[in-house]
Amino acid sequence: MSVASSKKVRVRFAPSPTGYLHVGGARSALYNYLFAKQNKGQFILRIEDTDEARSTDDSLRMVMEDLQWLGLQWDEGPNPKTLEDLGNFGPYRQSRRLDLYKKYADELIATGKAYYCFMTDAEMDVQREALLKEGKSPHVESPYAEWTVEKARAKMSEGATAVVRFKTRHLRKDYVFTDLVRGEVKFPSDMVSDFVLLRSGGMPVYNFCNVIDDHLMQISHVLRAEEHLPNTLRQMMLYEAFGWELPLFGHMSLILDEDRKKLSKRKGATSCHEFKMEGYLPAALNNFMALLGWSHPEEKEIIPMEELIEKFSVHRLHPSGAVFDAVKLKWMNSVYLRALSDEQIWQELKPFLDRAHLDLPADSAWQKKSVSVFRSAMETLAESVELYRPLCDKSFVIQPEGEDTLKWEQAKPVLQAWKDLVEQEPNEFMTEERFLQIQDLVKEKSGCKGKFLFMPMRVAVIGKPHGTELKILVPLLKKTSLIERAKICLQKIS
RNA sequence: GUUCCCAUCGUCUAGCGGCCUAGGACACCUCCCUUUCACGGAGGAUACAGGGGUUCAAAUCCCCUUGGGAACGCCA
Repeated sequence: MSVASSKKVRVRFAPSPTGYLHVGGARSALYNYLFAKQNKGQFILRIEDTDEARSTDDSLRMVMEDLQWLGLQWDEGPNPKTLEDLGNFGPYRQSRRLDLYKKYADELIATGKAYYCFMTDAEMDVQREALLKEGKSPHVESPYAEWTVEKARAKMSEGATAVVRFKTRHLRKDYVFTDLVRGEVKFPSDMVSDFVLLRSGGMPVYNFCNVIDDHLMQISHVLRAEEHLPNTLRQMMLYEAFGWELPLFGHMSLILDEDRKKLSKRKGATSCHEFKMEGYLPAALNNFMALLGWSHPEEKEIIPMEELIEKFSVHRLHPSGAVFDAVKLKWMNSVYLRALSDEQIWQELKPFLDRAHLDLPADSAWQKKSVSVFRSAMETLAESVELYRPLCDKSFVIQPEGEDTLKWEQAKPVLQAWKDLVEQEPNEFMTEERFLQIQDLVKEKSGCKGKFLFMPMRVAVIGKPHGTELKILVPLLKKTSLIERAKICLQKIS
């Protein structure tokens, strides 16, 4: 099977804007983007917004924002700011191409390849159930298929509403095409019945717009998810009816949830936006998605974007569904995170810390130092919030388990010794070594050791007896903060 | 129900007839490092769905069974 097309490479990602970008869609976009870049072709963003009930401009902006966050910039499509068309094959929003679809539908009606159908939902339901009972496919068999256009128009002039259906009953043969990832696929024509082209309101339907747009936009390769495989038959029928050349199709595997069902919005994080908010790096998400159904020729796992573009190949697309393993994504994110410098990590972290209203020192030396001690403890940016929270004075509160610890008779001498020693410190911050020395001094002065030493001290610093090591936390806290916290605890005791 | 697609460790996968007593990655287990954890390092356990063929030789090709998924819409 050959990927080579006589046409120059033009691929598209065609989402319907109904919310944030889903990871399934994001992966489709990624693969199309990689393929376009590798072949010096065009990556087109086309908006399939013919479902008026669900499509909104807000959603469109969200999808574009997610795409841009991932770095998958399109060569043609709506301008992300103004929504105006960018490119010579527009409009790129199907809702702006309605006249075009109408024109082609009229052409099919005129040549007898499509017809007006007046069936009601109730009539179709009856038919469907009857067929299902007989063990047949629940196909519509419209009695209006052989009506003349004149007769139909007359009925419409009396106020009847009609959909336009494509006539399939004469097409008795197998439709065969070579899928880029699955090889030869054969569909019997009776797999579908007369399908709708134009809804009663005149709005076109997916399978119809898709064919017209892919043809008019000179799309060379259609790389889309496997759920569209059965649609290919309808589309082939349409290409045939118009006498147009077929693009090359490649249907990639579905992304599944842990129950091996198509990943749906109902379960866990499935949109790019959610991953962004949870603190995943776009590079990590891209890398991870690329590996869901595709593999590097040398089995590499950590693959930067440039290499993805260079090594991507439809031949290495895996045909079976892939379960979305959030744990592995997290690991991959940690790899990308740890590859960053302390400064870079701080920059990434800052929005998360700000959003959690943690006010931390603005001093860059402190920031770098804090990242250097926490960097190996987090896998996502959002996890940094709980790591940094104990460092923020405002969030210091004595937890219930901390209060229990303060009731111990050893608590008072430990805290008193700790506060006195810290007060004698000359510097704003103490080093880890100095802290360890002071800890020994506290032990000496209070006569307490083991958990009776460590736990009260920890409460004096973070408000609870368990948590991050003190030798890491204390050097990041100002002397004044340490004293203030110790005082709060001491007050609690007396 | 019908049609189509799919089938290697728990998960993502390598494998395109001999290099496979099946390799890598995540997760898991053990040990080392670390006076906790994490990071890091060294090991370990775990898979060709089943049955028939074809072949000197099958995880790889063919058929059947089973299992899973998707589609069958005036959603895309």
